[in-house]
Amino acid sequence: MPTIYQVAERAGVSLSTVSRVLNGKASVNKVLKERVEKAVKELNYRPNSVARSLANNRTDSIGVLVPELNAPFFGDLMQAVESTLRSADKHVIISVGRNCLETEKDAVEFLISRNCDALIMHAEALSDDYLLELNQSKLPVALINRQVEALPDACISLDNEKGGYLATRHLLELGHKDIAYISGPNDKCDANFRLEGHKRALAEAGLPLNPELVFNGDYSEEDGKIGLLELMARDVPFTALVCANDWMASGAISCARDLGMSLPHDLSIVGFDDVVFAHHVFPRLTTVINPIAQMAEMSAKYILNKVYGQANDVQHYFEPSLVVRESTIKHEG
Amino acid sequence: MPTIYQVAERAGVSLSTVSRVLNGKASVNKVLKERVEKAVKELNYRPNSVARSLANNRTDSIGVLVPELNAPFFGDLMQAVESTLRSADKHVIISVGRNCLETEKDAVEFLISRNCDALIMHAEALSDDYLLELNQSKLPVALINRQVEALPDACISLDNEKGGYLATRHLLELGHKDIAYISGPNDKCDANFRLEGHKRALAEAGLPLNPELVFNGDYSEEDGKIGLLELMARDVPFTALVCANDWMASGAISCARDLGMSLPHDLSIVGFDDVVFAHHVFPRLTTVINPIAQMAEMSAKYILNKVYGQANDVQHYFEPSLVVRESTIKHEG
DNA sequence: CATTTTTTAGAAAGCGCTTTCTCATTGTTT
DNA sequence: AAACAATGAGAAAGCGCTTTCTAAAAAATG
Repeated sequence: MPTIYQVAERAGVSLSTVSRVLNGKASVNKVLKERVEKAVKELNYRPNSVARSLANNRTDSIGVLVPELNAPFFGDLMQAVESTLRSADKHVIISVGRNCLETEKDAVEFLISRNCDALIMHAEALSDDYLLELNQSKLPVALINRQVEALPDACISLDNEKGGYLATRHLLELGHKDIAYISGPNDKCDANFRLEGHKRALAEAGLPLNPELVFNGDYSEEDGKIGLLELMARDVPFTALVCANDWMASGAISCARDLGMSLPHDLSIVGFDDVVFAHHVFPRLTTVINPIAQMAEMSAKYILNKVYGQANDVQHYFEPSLVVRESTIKHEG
Repeated sequence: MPTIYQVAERAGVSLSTVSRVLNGKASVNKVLKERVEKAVKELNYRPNSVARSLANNRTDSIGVLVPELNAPFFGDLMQAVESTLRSADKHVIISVGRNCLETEKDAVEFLISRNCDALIMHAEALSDDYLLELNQSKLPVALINRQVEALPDACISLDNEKGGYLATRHLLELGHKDIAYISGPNDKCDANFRLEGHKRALAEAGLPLNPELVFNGDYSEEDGKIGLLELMARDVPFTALVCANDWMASGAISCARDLGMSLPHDLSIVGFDDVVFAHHVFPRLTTVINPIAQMAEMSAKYILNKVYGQANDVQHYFEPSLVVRESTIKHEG
């Protein structure tokens, strides 16, 4: 590997001049510049990024923390972040947090020890205070799917309330009146907002919320099954079901089928997120589209602005929308 | 951020001594050692990984190249690689190749410019020669799902032929005699091996291969649909279908349903890979399990051995197995 | 006890780059 | 043509660490 010295020697200039040509910050005599460029080409010189990082205290790397890598949702997120950052010649260091406080902290420590210039996180367990402190300790942070009061700029989030509202209103419009709801864990604010939206839609239609028709799940496929079973056991009739994410919807669907129900006639089901398999389930799932890829891209752009002086437009708040497929049908009655 | 100098000063020793304590390579007087450790703790000192990398010409980072991030298969791969490497305190730099020669080369260049210590790749477009050259140019490489003659050690691969064989034999055992096949692109050797396995199973059962029952797809969901349509148009009856991956199987399934067929009665379908949505489709897909997570883990361990002197057992060849779900059924006839 | 061998600590030289500081060269102004 | 301001190039310091080299102290040997 040639170094900047060899380039300087071959071009017959000092290494400062080579550096200037390479970085294009200061002006350099045209002749010398060409000589340097020639030497660079001839030696096939590539600057050593480590040395560069040491000298200018910047690694051009962004740490990304996600709960897991092998879920479609986070795959979409990663894909968007990687491609946005990559096209700005930054690189992504990934780290997984498994939705657990200890692991998330570890992961962040790890990324810090790697001298990342910034962090993009989908952190579920870390406290607001921790994130705040992190951001203040000189390490800029972008937060996906999270609202931290003290860091409004850093947050990129979805109007979950509206999503919940859209799901339920859709069912209402189809004539359903008895709508069950399987929610996400109530320590997650997105889950709470989605439920709020459901309530608002109901209220708007002048319908009361029957607590018997709400099951508190944990976003897992398994809890979709359990939830449906439990709801049916409560013996309050319902003709439609909103699930706070697609995994639970999928669980509910297969459970319903195992129960011998015919979908969507016996039960209309709406999911949330529109992950990749939403159209693989049968019947294809009507669901709320979570624009995670755009949100992820935005988080990357925010960092590009904040740390590398770019000037992208960044949108902090995203609106979900509904995609109607075959898992919901008009209520006849 | 405190530096090693401050630690040395506070401990009243030279920075060489601090370095020795930190790296534990040379022996250090117990008293001094304790003083250093105390100073480290008091200052909350963390070595600067960039400076360290520059000094010892090692970044503790491994570049990972995958075709895409937002597909379950590669999510599984990444997850396994990341966790294996992370527990050895190495970090993962990801880069996507989109299954395209140019992009893959770019991605590799990018990873090289980042001074990765090694590369783990699921490269589809890069030529054997290129990979060979890469590996020889001092940058160790691990190859997932690929067989490069000249680099037997670096390859971690699956017995695709056996997978194809298992799929077809399963159908044969269920009494099917007319078995169609939607293959992957024939410039990919895994696709070819899978097809070979299909042929062997047929031959073993004394059945001829009818070329009319083979459709050449490209692994996409869309080609699953197109393939089924095309096969049916050829008017050679078949009661079962093997698809060279789950995406095509899923496409075929929804197409069959759109055609009004009742699955699995009218058509038994087998997939390949067992990606996450294989049990979301309806009927749940009988498929060949591709142990991609284990393979990925193995590739990471191989690198850990090769570059960082660890001594893990590494297995280079993996066997697929069949998981029978509800998309296949006995042929009555 | 003198001498050799082994341990152990510090000084200093890198690793490959960026950047400030200095000074020479050119161009501009009166 | 003299005085000044720009401009551009090189020298050198520094980023924070590892590691070799050297030398002193400790231990082992005769």
